[in-house]
Amino acid sequence: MTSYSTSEENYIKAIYHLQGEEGMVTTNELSAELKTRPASVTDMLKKLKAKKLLNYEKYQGFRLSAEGRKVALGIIRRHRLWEFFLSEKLKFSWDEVHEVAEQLEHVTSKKLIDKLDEYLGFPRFDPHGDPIPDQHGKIATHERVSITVIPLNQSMEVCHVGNQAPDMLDILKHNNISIGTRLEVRKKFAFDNSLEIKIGRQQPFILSNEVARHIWVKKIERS
Amino acid sequence: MTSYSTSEENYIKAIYHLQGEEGMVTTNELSAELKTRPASVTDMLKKLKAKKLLNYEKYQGFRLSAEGRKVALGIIRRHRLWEFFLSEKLKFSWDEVHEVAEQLEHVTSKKLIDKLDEYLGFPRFDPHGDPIPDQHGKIATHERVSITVIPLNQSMEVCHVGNQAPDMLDILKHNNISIGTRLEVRKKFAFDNSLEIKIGRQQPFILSNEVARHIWVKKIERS
DNA sequence: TCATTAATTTAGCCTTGTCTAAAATATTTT
DNA sequence: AAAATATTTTAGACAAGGCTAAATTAATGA
Repeated sequence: MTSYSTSEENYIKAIYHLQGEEGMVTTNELSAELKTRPASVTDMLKKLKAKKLLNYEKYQGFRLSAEGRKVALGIIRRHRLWEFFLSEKLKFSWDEVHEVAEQLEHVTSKKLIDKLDEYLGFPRFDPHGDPIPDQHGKIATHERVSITVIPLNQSMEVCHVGNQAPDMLDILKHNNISIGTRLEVRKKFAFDNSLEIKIGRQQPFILSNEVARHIWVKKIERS
Repeated sequence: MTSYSTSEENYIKAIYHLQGEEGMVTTNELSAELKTRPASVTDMLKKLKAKKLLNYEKYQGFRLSAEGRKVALGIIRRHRLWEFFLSEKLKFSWDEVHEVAEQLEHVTSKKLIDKLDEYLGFPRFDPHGDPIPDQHGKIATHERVSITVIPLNQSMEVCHVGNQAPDMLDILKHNNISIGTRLEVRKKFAFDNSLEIKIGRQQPFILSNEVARHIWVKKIERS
C-alpha cells in the first residue's frame, strides 16, 4: 500500500472538499483553503499529478483522479472515525473534535482504523452529521435538506452543519442547536429570508438566512 | 507550551531510554538506537542543546536536562496510554501495539491525552508492565502484574503469589516456581486461557488460568 | 481588438532533517 | 609515548515543503 505525506494528504483532502460532483478546482481556491501561497500549491499539484492522483493541466484547473478520490475517502474515513471517537467516547464537545481529528487522521495503520471502526460499532455518520466511508470507500447518504427549504411546522432532526466557523458554532450553541436536535420552522420572513425556529417547548427564536442555510435536517426516523 | 517536531521527540525519547539514572549517552549509541548516521545525530544534539533540553559538550557525551526529562516523560505518557488503549479497547495483540503507538504518541493535544487517561481509568501501568507517567510526570514505582496479562516471550520475575492454599503451593513446587523465579510465557491458549510457561532451560509446561492468575511478576530490574 | 488586470507558474531561496566524505579528537595497542 | 584505531564532528549536498519576486498566460473591459 502506497502512503502519502501529511502534506500531500492535506492537499488531497482539501481538493476533494472543493471539487463538487463535476467542478474543477483552481489554484487560488486551494491556496485560500490551505492558507498556503499559490506558488507552493502549484509545486504540490505537479507532485500529485506525477503520482497520478490528479488530472491537471497548467492554467486549466484540476480535479482528483479515480485513485485520488479513493485516497481522499480513506483520509476522510480516518478523520470522521476519530471525530466520532472523540465525541462519543472521550466526551469532547462537538465543536472541539475537528482540530484533534485533523492530527489523528494522519496516523496510517489500516488495522488501527478498522479496529477502531469495529470498536465504535461501525458508525455511519460523524458528530457533524457527515457520512463516514466504510472500508471500501462506500458512503451512506441520508436525505438531508437545508432548513431554508423545509415545510412549515414539520419537526425535523438536525443532521449536518455545513459551516464550522467559530462564530457559527457560537450561534448554534447559544440557541441549543446540535446534531440530533429536533426543530421545526414556524414562519419564513420573505423580507430577509430569516426563519422563526422552535425547539420542543422552548421559546421560538429567529435565525438569519446566513445561518439557516448551513443547517441541514432529515426526517425523523421512527424506530 | 512549547512543542517539538516528531524527529526531536524521537531523539528525546531515545536518549531518555538510553541514559539510566546516571550514565552518559554517546553519539554512536544514539545513532544505533535511531538507525540514523552519527553525523545526523550530532546535528540534532546541537539543536537540542540550543533548546536547553540537553547537557552536551562535544566529544564528551550527553544527557537530558531537567527540562528534557520532563519532555521525555510527556512523550512516554502519550505512548503508553495509547498502548494501553490499543490493547485494552481495540484488542490489539502485544506485538502490534508498539508500532502504532509510535505514531499516535506524536499527536500533541494535552486535552486529548488527559481525557484519554480518564477514559481508560487512569491506568498506572501499560500492557508491558511499564509505568505510565501522570499529568505531572510522576511515575508509579514498579508494580506487579499477573502472568495472565504479560506479553509473550518476555522474561519476568515472580514477586507475589496471590493464593496460599496447599494445593496451589503444591503445583508451584512441582513446577519449580517460587518468589524470585524468572520465567516467560511462551504461548497463550485462547480456548481455556491456559499458559505455556518456560523457566530457564527447563522443559516448558502448562498452567491453567486458575493457577496462573494468582502468580504475579514484575519487570526484571536491570542494575 | 488591444490594453489592463487577475490568476498561475517559474525561478531562486530558506529550513528541517537526512546523508557521505573528510577532518578532528579520543582511545587503545604496542 | 607514539602509532594505530575508533569515535565524533565539520563541511557540503540533497529532498520536501514552504516563501517572495518576477514572468507568463488567461480573462476582462474600453
